[in-house]
Amino acid sequence: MDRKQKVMITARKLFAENGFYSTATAKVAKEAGVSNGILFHYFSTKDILIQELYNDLKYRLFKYTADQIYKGATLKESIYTLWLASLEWNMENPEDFVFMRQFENSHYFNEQIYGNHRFVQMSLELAEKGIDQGILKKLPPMLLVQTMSGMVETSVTYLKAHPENAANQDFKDKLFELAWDAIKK
Amino acid sequence: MDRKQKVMITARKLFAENGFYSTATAKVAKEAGVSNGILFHYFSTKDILIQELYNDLKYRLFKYTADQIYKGATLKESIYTLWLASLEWNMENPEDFVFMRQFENSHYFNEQIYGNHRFVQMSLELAEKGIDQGILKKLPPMLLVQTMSGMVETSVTYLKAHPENAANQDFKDKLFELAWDAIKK
Amino acid sequence: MDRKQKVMITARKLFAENGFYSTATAKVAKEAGVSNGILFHYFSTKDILIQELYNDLKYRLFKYTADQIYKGATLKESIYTLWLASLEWNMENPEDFVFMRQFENSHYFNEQIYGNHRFVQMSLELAEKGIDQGILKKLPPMLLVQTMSGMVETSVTYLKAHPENAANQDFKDKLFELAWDAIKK
Amino acid sequence: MDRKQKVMITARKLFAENGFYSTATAKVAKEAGVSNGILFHYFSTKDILIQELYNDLKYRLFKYTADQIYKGATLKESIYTLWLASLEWNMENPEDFVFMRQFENSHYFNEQIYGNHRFVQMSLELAEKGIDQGILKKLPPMLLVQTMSGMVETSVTYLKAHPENAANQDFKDKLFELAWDAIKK
DNA sequence: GATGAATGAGTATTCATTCAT
DNA sequence: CATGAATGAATACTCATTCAT
Repeated sequence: MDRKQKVMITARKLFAENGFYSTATAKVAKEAGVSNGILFHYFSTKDILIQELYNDLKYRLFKYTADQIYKGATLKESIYTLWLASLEWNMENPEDFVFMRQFENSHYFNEQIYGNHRFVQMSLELAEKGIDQGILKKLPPMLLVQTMSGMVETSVTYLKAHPENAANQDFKDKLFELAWDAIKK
Repeated sequence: MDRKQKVMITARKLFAENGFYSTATAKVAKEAGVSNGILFHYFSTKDILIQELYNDLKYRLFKYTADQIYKGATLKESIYTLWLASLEWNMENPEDFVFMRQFENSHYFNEQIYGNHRFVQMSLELAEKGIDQGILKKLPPMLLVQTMSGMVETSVTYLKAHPENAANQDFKDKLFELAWDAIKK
Repeated sequence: MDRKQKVMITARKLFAENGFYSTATAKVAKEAGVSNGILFHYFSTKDILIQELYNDLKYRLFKYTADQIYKGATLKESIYTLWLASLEWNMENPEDFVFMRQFENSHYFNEQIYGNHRFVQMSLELAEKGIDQGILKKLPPMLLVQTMSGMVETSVTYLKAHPENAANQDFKDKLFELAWDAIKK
Repeated sequence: MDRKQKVMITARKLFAENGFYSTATAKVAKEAGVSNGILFHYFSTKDILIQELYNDLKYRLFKYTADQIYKGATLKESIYTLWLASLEWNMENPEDFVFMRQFENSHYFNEQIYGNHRFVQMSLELAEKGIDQGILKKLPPMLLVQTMSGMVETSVTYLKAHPENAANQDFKDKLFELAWDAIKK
């Protein structure tokens, strides 16, 4: 694995554990087993490292979820698939989940940045289709998307605090119902 | 106004503007017009200042919302009142909103801390009643509460990015519908 | 002696020995026997420390030389006194001499900054008088002042490289002749 | 042009603009369009690059000025020619002028190094002849040479701050008079 | 010769916290 | 209580130099 990769992986881990403000670049480099200076060869500032980490995260989430939606599915099926895949991805990548929430609640973030990611664009398309077909509430698509995202986050947070439910498919279906009832017409 | 108050008000403002990590205690003291040292007389560490700020925020939110729920109301009315009051409070106190999200997504925070606040306890009671009365979904009350809170946050975030809707009562009612449909049976 | 003084004295010494670029602020603080941080309490940046050092130097040179010019002197006597006092001050304050030359040949420096110092203003007044009285060449006063200063520097540099002449009053008189012949009509 | 040349030209430019301490070798290499590593193939350390730059400068100055002194000239004519050629060379090579002053006021420099350059040796010979012929003051030749050099520097500095005089031959003659009167018997 | 990634010691500056007054 | 000078560890970032390719 190359050094840039090593830095990203280590940074993600340490940032999730202690927050990016409390994690020194030197510590990232050391734990990644690379020299102090090379970090700045790949990421010219710490901020850029943070942003690249976020972009990468959103892209991996996109790949993971997009791969699971199959062509012939109904809209509800697609939304369910997207919801479930998101939930699972966040459960399986806890460092990403923590880092993402931190990032999205920091001054690095705004709706514009959010909208640039393919994951969000894909979600918006589904929302628009659902509105057109009269299945979803007639509201701004971005609002529906953010609602769904918020509910995934709430679900993940809840499952982490109550892990006894995490493997229970019935419970997950109820979690989806919460979200679906919110947006469906 | 006493010095402690001044510090809290200034800290809230600066923390919201630049995040608590990027705001030096010395800057808070200076902008509050008090000496560097006195800050640590009232708050023995910066962390304690941050936590007190959060506790205070949650208490003010509780007071503001609790005052508006009247005795004879139906459960849905009460929940609506709580939801609307929360939304308005967050819109009217943008520094608190930013600070709260930052805090709740930091390592300072967990569900235990969350559950200690009277605002949350009040919300839990409403949720439990709703479940008992068969009005709300039969799910853990804490999950319903977090769902509602998450939807308030989504709504506030959306209204801030699209302020043209902020004064529109119709739109707000639709926002409530999103939340209500999620939790209602 | 207070800490600010200690820092200035130590900085002057180390800057003269190794140049200001090669002298770390931490080294100045350490050798001055003060903490690392306090240096920046008194001088918000290293640059400001450097500039204050220069201003202070020019002011001490002014005081030292101005004190020696007596009222009743002829113009040539006054210029001689100024020249000799400058020479002696530079010989007796070798750290200042080295620091000054370094500063005046760095990007910190230009004619405007130069002209702001009372030492220079005093020199300009003498030059103007000399021109008016027809004793000095009819040239821009600033040019005459810079010529004199340049010749003092040349003299000091020469005496340092050939210290056997430093105590020789005859030789010093010849050095003054060089300078005087240049500017006299 | 070969790589070594490119490095020297770029280094001279950047060193003049920002000083050699503030100019990274990597920046020199980049702006010269060569690789980081090759710089150290030609100049084993940054210090050596700086010194070679100075030696080269002094040699170019020597060539430029020596070429203009013609055999049959009187001593005063030769000195005038040398003075004028030096002045012009410095005016036409502003990067060299800035770099030279910086170098000569740094710890890299001393009288010994100075005396090694052919430009200085040539100047010394003229000074010695002038003393022998009873035209110049009976003072150490090195002192006369440094006086002349100092006056050229003063003149160039003055002309740069007051460029309206730079093309005025009359003014230049007066500048020469300043210098000549200083050293002539 | 030529490249440019890699090293790691070094630097200015910041900041929570302490403490003499 | 109140001040603000003082501390010193911590941090992002730089840079001369090396070296595998």
